[in-house]
Amino acid sequence: MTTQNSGHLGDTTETPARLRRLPSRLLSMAAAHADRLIAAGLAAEDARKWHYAVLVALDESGPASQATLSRRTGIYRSDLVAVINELAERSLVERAPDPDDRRRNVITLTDRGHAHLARLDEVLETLQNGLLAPLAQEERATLVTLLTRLVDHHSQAT
Amino acid sequence: MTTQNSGHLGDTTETPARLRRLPSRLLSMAAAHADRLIAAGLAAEDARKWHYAVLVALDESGPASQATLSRRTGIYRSDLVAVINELAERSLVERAPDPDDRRRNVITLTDRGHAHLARLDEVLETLQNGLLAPLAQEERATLVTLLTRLVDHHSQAT
DNA sequence: CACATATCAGCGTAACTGACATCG
DNA sequence: CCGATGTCAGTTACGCTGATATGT
Repeated sequence: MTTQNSGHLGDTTETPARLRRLPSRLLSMAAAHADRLIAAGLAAEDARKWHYAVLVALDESGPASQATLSRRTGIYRSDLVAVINELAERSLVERAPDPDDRRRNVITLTDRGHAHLARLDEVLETLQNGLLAPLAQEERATLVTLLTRLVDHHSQAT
Repeated sequence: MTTQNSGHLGDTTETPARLRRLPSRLLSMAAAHADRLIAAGLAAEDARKWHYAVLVALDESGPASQATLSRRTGIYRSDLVAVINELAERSLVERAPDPDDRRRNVITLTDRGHAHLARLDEVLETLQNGLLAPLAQEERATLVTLLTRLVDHHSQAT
């Protein structure tokens, strides 16, 4: 027989109840799973979640400098550089120096960027539904409400 | 005036609604915040969350090999090595070769480990309360239920 | 031989810090 | 001089893969 247990060791394979019930752990696991789902779905469109965040920010509030985009999306301005590079490579945004303030780059959504964003909106809608599949509609709303309260409460404390 | 906006740029600093409402994003942000809270609280006890996971696993199901602990906690076998090293350095666990199967190490909780775990249980209780502070008791239970459903559903699909 | 175990080395991403040159 | 901006370098942690030596 392969690898028989010697008997004096607890060989339980299940996660202890104390761990399973920890809210912080549940949050981590749910978030990790959500991230994998979203990342995989977006990768199929040659996109990542930061791409989406930037495109949405540009779409909702118009052209902006990288520093402004950083504030709108929560992406660090140092990391934003690479994201804008990728979006520009794909011709989804344009990066041009701001004539009125030569420190700045003005980032603008292109037509292709608009189209791509529309596509990503659809994809994300589907992905979110997949993620929340085990919950009824009302429960989904409840979850969103509770999470929003948590997030708001602690970003306010900042 | 410092850094005045030239006027043709949307300088809104707020996160777009489409992003704020995304369930996957809410999960990520809530989890990130939870992680910071827990990590900081445990650091004050010279511990990390994986320490707690291993100690709990040992406490609930008894001495085990590293492979078994990996299965119980979800920590990868390769990463577990370092965790056990840290716990052993602090004399919270003992690592001894298993005489009945010489591939294995038997990891055992020491008395200090037990005491430390008791302390961590208290600390975590407090931290979870802090994390869930913005929610009423009933809402906390609801959140845990919903998250558990999400996590279970997708770990079952594995 | 196939499989399990412990270990090490390494990768990709996310979140974050520090420094720097440029410009207002 | 102070502060904002874009950029680069680098750190830490995490989740995960691959290889290897040893043993069943």
